[in-house]
Amino acid sequence: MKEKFFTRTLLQWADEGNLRRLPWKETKNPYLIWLSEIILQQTRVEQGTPYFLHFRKTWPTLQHLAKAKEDQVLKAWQGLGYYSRARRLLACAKRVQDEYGGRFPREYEELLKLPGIGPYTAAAIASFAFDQAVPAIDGNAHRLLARVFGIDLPPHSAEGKRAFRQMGARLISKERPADFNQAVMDFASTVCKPKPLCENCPFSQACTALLENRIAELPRKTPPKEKKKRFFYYLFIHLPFGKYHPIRQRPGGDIWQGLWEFPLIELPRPLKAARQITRTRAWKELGLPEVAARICHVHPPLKHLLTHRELHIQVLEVEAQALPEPLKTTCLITDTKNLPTFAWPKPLEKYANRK
DNA sequence: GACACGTGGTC
DNA sequence: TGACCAAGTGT
Repeated sequence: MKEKFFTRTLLQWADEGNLRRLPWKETKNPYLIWLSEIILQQTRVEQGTPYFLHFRKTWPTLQHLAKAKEDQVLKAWQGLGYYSRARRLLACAKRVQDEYGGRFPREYEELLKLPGIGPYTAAAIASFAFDQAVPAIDGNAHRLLARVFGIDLPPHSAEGKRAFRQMGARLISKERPADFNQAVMDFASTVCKPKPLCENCPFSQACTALLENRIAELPRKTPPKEKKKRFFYYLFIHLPFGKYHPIRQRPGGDIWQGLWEFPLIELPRPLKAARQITRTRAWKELGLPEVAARICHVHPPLKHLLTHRELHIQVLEVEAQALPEPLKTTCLITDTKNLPTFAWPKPLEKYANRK
């Protein structure tokens, strides 16, 4: 397929009213565009949108955000995942404030130097906010370009990155770079989806993947790496003098770094399996106090423990001997209504409100 | 280059 | 239920 045809057809598709109307598309404000791009990294639009609105309301400008405390930002990020994005968001805001006088740089290469801004995000900001003709190559672009032009390279390999970037650079409209980049993403996410709607596709007469019946093979996927499961058993310790519960801050070098959570025991396998070896030497080698077997119901989802009041009492009774050393020394006491940033996949309230 | 980093939706 | 994946970046 000719590049000119692709670009013209795609922009025509955009002009037919097919671009998605989203809160961060109504503006050329670099701060809001940057904010949306960070939030949307590896994140679905539906999931990220409420966070974007909340951030925009809480910190309407870069100057507001640059003055925020890290725990405030993490708290607002709670539930979104990839929390390093939140830290880099704040770090980037401070850098732009201090080193660029509060204005984002316009150049791709300059944007790339900022924390949390990689090749995709730098291109997105440069094009959406500053109309620079830099192709924004994300997962959507990989899918669309790989299929239409038959790019048979793993998108994340060095060779693949080069090929997609070069193709994007050849395709991008110099007159309408922002519309082009947006159209690539919106077309790929509404038509050229993982399971594409080829009958509605203006490229179907010329699409390499469709003509060669290779839709399923393009873009090339890297074999999924095996994910290790981990088994966390949280202790929701109910103290007698009010609605207070011990929590602690997670250490560095692991998931949920620096976030807050209930004290936990991590096991190498699900507790149900662990219980089967209760009487064996292996059980003792786990370093688990016997009481851990009794709190076997204390595990996520949290709704379990919130609805089993008696379990709290059991845990409390054995606390002195049962808890691992670090727990006894680092527990803080806090009201659950006033928690700092939490490591839970959802804000605590979402669990606590269940009955 | 491989890997870690989160969460929620889909089939 | 589990595998897959969705607007990537940093180490």
